[in-house]
Amino acid sequence: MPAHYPLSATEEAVSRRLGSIPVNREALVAVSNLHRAASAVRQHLENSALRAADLTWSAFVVLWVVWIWEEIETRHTAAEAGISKGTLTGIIKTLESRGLIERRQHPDDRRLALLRLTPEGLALMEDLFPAFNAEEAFVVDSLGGEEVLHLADTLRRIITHLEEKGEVRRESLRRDTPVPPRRGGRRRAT
Amino acid sequence: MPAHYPLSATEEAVSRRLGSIPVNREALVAVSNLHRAASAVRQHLENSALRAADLTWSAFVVLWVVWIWEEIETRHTAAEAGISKGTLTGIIKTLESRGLIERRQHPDDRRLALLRLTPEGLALMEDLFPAFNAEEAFVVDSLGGEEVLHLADTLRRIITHLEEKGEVRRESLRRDTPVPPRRGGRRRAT
DNA sequence: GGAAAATCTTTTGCCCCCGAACGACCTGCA
DNA sequence: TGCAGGTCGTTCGGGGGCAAAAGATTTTCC
Repeated sequence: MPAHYPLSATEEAVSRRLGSIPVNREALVAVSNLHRAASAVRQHLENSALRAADLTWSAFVVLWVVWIWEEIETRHTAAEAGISKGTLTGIIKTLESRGLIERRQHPDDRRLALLRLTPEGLALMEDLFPAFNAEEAFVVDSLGGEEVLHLADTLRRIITHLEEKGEVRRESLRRDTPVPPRRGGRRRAT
Repeated sequence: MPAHYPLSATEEAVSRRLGSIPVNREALVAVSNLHRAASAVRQHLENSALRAADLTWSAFVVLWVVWIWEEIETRHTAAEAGISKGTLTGIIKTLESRGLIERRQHPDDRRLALLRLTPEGLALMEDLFPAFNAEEAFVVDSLGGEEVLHLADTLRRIITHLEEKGEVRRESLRRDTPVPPRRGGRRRAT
């Protein structure tokens, strides 16, 4: 999905509009490209390797995590997959109904739930993963080997930085200007 | 949202599971980090700068595009924002109801719709953008100036590569194994 | 031993996201 | 001039996404 306007025209429009406003342009472009790239990559993987199995990106990521760990608690699955627990509940429901994943209660702590792949799920992943990985390789095809490593490392530093300093930063911003909580969330029972 | 298991443990689990399967590990890590980074960045921006205005990421991106171009057709807005036209319809509805955006018919072609910011929308963006950009800067804080430029360039190459070669690639995969279309989409009327 | 606090999963409400179908509109060609 | 074929925005169905509330269970502390 190419953007409609050439990059040069966009640059020009941005300059016209932001003329008097000081901007960190490098950060702007980096963040913008980060999201464009992530969504283009996701789109490609969903429309190539994942299409044959009729899986969404998120469903695949969950299957991958459970596959790798053989048996894993749902809370850890959510953390590893990078989604909230509430979201995970829905995905599990779908994967369970398709017979790819199984849930059982933790023997010692009944609050916990454990996940593992069914034999069908296992067979699917063994078949699907190589195709998926081949598309991941295609995605970074235009980069040199060195550059792929460097990219991964740069991104990892961004992730770590936000994990370590993000909360403090947001906290201090909130001290300056108290802000309303994000909308949404369950309504209190009447 | 740090992952639960240390990276080293994950690496080990992956090795155990994929022992016999050949893997392009560099591509795997790069793609994985790309998505983790994009979602961490988005999360940070939504919970810092965008929180005060009660805007989601997508709503902000749409406002940004319309702001930059002053007046723009909806189809171009969707392309620039990187979302489908169906998604855009919903976001516009929200922004219109909040009085931030206006829609009018194209004078020469009644199929087209034109978007522009209301005075309130304009005031909001002039106020919000500097704060947003400051958080973009924070996000890449841990990188050197050179590295930010290099990151943007690397990501741009991935985007371009997928725009130019992605369709052909998916096409040729489909020739090998015909696949069902993605689920979802409106049902044909009875 | 029992109530309060902590911890987990699920539910709920609001939003985003895509793609196919649809109706309104425009255009080219017979 | 009239209609076939294309384009546009919207609608609709199926899913994902979060935060807060709720319900179930375990732990802590008197």
